Amino acid sequence: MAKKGDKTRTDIVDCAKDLFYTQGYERTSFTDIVNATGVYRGNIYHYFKSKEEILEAVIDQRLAEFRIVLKQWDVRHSTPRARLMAFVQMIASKRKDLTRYGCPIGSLNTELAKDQHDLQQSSKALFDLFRDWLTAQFIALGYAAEAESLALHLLGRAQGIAVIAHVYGDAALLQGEVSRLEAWIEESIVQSGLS
Amino acid sequence: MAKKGDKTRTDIVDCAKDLFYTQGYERTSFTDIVNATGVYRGNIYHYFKSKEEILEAVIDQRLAEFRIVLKQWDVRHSTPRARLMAFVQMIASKRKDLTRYGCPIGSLNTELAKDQHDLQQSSKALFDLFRDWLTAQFIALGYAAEAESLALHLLGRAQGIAVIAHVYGDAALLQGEVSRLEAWIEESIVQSGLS
DNA sequence: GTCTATATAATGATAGAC
DNA sequence: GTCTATCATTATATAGAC
Repeated sequence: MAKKGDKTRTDIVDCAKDLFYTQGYERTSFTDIVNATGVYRGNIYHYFKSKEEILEAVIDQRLAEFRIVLKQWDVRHSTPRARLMAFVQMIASKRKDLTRYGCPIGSLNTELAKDQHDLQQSSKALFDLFRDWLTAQFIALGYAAEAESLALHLLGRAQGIAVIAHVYGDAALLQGEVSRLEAWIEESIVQSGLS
Repeated sequence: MAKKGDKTRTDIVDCAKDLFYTQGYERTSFTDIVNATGVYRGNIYHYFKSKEEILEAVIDQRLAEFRIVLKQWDVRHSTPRARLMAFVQMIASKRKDLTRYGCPIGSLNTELAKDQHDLQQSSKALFDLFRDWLTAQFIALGYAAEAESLALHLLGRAQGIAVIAHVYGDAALLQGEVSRLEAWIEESIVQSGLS
């Protein structure tokens, strides 16, 4: 099923995803992508008509990957409590990359949202994905109208942890903040009366 | 006392500060600075030998400005509680810029910390400034060993709020998160036994 | 210290032979 | 679909007359 061109295309997206994350979108040049992939310059333009289009493909891939992760959590964990904890545990498990390069979603959005960048609309979808999933968990906890606000609070807490851990390159700091976040979730569950 | 050249230099730093904040450092070109200041190309190089050097001057100015703010808070507010509230209130009062361009400290650090950028060492000092001041407040509340951890927690919460409000361009969201943060400070003060 | 002209390298993007 | 050569533009940075 997988054609030849598909592999090249996938290689480009994989490499670009990594470079955009570790260096930032703006700082990553076309030449960087050429060198990292080994794909010839003109050839990349055969698959994507611009650097922006590569970024869109990268965002689409991240969206697809995260949708799979969320689906796995839904299958693996039956309670909203366990699902929220899975979200927080992801932060802990990714602590190495988070401290070195920041959050792949947050740092990209922060870069693109400057001065109404067009592409930010696409990258915002990554936040929407988690916001909606988290909202569903809080609704399951009985929060109803408050649910989205709690979801955004949790997302924000996660972002804050990533920013500070990134700036200070401190994984232990991240771990400590993750513990606080777990405690907050426990409190929220107690308050919901669904403990 | 203020010489002619000082004004030109100040103009360059002021404009660059604004551009780096609203557009990001990487996305801001030398030409952008030339156009915004009206200072001739070669003339800018008379004051700064590189774009990086302009950024260092911008960071130094931000440091100086924030030191003044912190000093004012020290004078104006006599209790650590009031000082911490002043910090949180700053977020609320800057909500318009924060939702449009993100946090000037956080977004700059996020950009520069990618892949060990040299300049991040300078921008990190902006975080250190607030971290140390906040730590002093928590020490005054009797937290001692925990103080720095609480300071970084508070800084992280502030960063998370800025990221989410920026991504969603939502000032009301920011306001709601600020309220949560105020509640958290109240709790911390109660727990410290110094209420 | 002011201003013009230009150097030099890098950028994203194309054209077109194979 | 592969590969080379190159375009046009923009980037940061300099040289040097005034």
